[in-house]
Amino acid sequence: MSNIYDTLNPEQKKAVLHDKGPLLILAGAGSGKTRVLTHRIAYLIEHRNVNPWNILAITFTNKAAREMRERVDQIVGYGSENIWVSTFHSTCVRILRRFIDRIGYERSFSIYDTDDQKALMREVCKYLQIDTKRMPERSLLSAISKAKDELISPEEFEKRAGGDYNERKYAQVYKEYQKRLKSSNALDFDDLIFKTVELFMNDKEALTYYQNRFRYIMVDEYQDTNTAQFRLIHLLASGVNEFGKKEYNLCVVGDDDQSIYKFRGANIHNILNFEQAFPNTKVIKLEQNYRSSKNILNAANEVIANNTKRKEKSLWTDNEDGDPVNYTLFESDIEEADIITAEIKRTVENNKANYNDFAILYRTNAQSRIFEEKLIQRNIPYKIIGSINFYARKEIKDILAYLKTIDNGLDNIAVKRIINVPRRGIGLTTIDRVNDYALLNDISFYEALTRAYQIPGLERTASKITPFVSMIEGLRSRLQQDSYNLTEIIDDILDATGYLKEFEDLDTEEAKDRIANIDELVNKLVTYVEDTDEPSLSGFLEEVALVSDIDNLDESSDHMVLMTLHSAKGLEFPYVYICGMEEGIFPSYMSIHADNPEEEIEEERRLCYVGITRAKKCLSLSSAKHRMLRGDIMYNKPSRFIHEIPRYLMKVNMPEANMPEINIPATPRYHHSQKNYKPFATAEPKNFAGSNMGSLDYEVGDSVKHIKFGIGTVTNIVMGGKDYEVTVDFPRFGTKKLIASFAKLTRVD
DNA sequence: ACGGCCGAGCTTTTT
DNA sequence: GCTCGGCCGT
Repeated sequence: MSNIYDTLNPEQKKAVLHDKGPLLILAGAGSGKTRVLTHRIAYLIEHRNVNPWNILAITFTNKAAREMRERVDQIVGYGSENIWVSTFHSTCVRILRRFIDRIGYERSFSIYDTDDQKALMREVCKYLQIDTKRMPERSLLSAISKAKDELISPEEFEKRAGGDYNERKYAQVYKEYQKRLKSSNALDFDDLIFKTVELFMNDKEALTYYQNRFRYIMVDEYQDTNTAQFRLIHLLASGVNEFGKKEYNLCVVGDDDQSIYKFRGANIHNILNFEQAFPNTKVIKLEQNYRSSKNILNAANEVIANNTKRKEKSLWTDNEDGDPVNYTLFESDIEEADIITAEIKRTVENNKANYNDFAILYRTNAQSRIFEEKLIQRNIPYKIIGSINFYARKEIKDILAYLKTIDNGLDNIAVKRIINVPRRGIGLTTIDRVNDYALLNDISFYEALTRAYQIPGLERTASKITPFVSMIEGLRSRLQQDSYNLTEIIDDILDATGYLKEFEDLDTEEAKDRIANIDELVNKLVTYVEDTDEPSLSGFLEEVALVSDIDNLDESSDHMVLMTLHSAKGLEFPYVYICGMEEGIFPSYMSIHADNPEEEIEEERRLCYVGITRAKKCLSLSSAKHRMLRGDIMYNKPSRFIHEIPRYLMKVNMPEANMPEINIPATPRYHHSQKNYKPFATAEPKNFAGSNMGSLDYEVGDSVKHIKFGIGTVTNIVMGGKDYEVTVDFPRFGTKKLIASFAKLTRVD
């Protein structure tokens, strides 16, 4: 009789059948770890009589959670809906929604995203008179985030600061920031973990409740956990069984070679020292890769072998050799984007693949722009993941701020965001006055608004505030009615505020985009209401706060995807292009020039390993001899990672379109400073007339049209530091020197 | 109060 | 190159 476990290889099987006690699965890329996790869950339920209710599976992204949920549902016969499959953050939110009142917050807390954090930090800095030139908000925020990742409280931070002036200032800011979060009844992302740990440390009852509930815990991507997350898991897994004994039924899956989130506080020691933290850990290595061709996997192995600090392992595969890894050195970033998109289009049109078989990966989001241009030109369907989160768009944030205001009047940042959106004639002076009054009387900003008439100095503007308050109250009371359909709330807000009207009157492309986005938000609300047992406004806001772009990756429609290497973790594609393989781009300038370059470069190399191992069938790497970055041209050497792949695994291609060579310095160097480096600003400016370098669609001798000067003749084109300087003779206005990107000249025939 | 303009800073990665 | 915040002028 065959069963589902027969399809597993011996190591996978060992992991699945492991009984009790801590289990560390070191799973190489593509070794079927999700399969092992889901089968293990099924095994526990079916053969060990574990109640599904007692199982918790934690992932990092909603997408991973959703996938695991689906697969668990497929193989677990009965009761799979009682298994908790969720991300760290949503797990914590669920716990906190139930128990956070025990540590002094209200259960209707808001979740602040990066934008909200920045807004709050600005207020804090203003209040504490911090010189944000010397201490930028973002470094304050990142220090606080780091502290929270390490479970360092404001008090502890202050203690550690000692006499150091800067550190004390940071401590003061951290304290005030936290105080204001609390009075807004809000948590930031890091708080979600931090406060859950705090809850468990302070409330035995809550801890015991969850320890009893989660008898079996699985953690995916364990190498990316930070100290707070480790602590959380440790607490949860330290429950005792019916004999009063700790079992540590904790199963973690990870790959130290794929640890790429150190900057976010991920602590590699969590995986490297797991066996010390949990005695009697059983360790199982999954080393057979089922995803990639031999050539691709070998390339990955060769690259990662250059790292020193890693658990020794060797991935192998039974798959075919496959094609060699492609490498192309392009002339420029433009050529790179142009030729790669052309190649993709050709492959699809020759019926060799679909668009959703392709991914373009890059180190930084900024690199997506040029690809996007070319994809539009070529009419290739695509989706860019992560450049701007849907929920970070202005119009969406505005609507969400209304929803938050209705849901949690304590959320000061939300109220302040929309108090004058759309314009109500309530300006900064008024807001400051209300704010002062709120602080003085220890009430929320919204509460202060309701007493507008009592606030000194607001005689005139109070009449503008009260309609706002009654509008919010009106929406609130409507929401409370039993017959109210939650899906209507956004429309009601739009009606009550006239928010849409502003855009409709504008009638520009941008306004249309924004309206479409708002429609999309309404769709998401409708979907939420339909898919949820007991839909609520807070429930919707929570879901919205915790999704990232990658979660919305839709595999059903035929488009290719573009994303950063980080976002690509956990995904796989038949065809993968990794672009911008250049020193200074990848590995990044920051890592090369860090205080501890060795360590930082190793992290970059792991990122490279992650990228390479996304590819199943065909991997193409590329670099450009020069590219535009922040308006400057940079010359970069091909990445060291290219040199780490042995020549016999690679096919080095020549770009098909041969652009004429232009003034490439003999030794390509990486140039960071924009100020000191002007590649073409020599004593004698080089004349590029006739060269096809760059993207001007006119050259010397052409007639061009200028918006103000009319039609004229181009007499010279010069490359300045950042831009083309074009000289044009206008019959009516004389000779003008114009900056190409600014003047927007168009060729006329 | 508000719109428009200018300069600074940014870009490494994100739940 | 872009975006955001601050400043200025109405």
